[in-house]
Amino acid sequence: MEGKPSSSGAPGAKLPRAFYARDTRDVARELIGKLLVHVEGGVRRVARIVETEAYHGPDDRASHARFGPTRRAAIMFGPPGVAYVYLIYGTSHCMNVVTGAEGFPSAVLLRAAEPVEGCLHSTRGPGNLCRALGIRRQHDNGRDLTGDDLFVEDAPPPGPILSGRRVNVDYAGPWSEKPWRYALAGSPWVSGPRVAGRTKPRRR
DNA sequence: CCAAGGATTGGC
DNA sequence: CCAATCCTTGGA
Repeated sequence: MEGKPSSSGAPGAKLPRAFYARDTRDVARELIGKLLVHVEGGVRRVARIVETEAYHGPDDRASHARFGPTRRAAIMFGPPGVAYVYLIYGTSHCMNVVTGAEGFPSAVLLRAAEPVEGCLHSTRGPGNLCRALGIRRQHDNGRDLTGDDLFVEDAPPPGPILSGRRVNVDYAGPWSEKPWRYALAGSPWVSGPRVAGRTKPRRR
């Protein structure tokens, strides 16, 4: 799970599994600007991703995988290119894309997007984004993102990308300080606190 | 089995 | 600031 170009090909093309089968943080950064598509009952709902967070590896104390492959988190240990959707606080659904090599628990939380087509609600915030696109745990958890119902389309490169601490993971101690939140600079659709700084050109 | 708490949101 | 609301997890 290394290297690989930033975009897989032509805008409008569905991202292939190989896109997801790389380092979580690279996938999180490169998902910015791409189009999340949910098709249900012939209705197409689309939003442009503007904010993500990486949850990376078995030692990441902020990750749902921190307790190992439990019933909920097992999907993070599975093959990449699959949706991980869970219910938080009994009120909001959150969608991730599973990344990295099978057996290495990692995923990218989709935190916010810009509405493009058919959105039912605000797409600002992870719970709102799912609600806007009709994505929910019982319906979409475990869904293969190379299928025709829920996937991400390639798109032209976005503007500058910022990175900073992840949101609401203070319980994770030092891991809460990892700069694994990514956002499109200047987008009014980015949720939560302001993102700290610009991403460094090539280092991590 | 039970208690605790959460990768959030919206209202006061 | 705080409660909603239910699923997940760890511990007794």
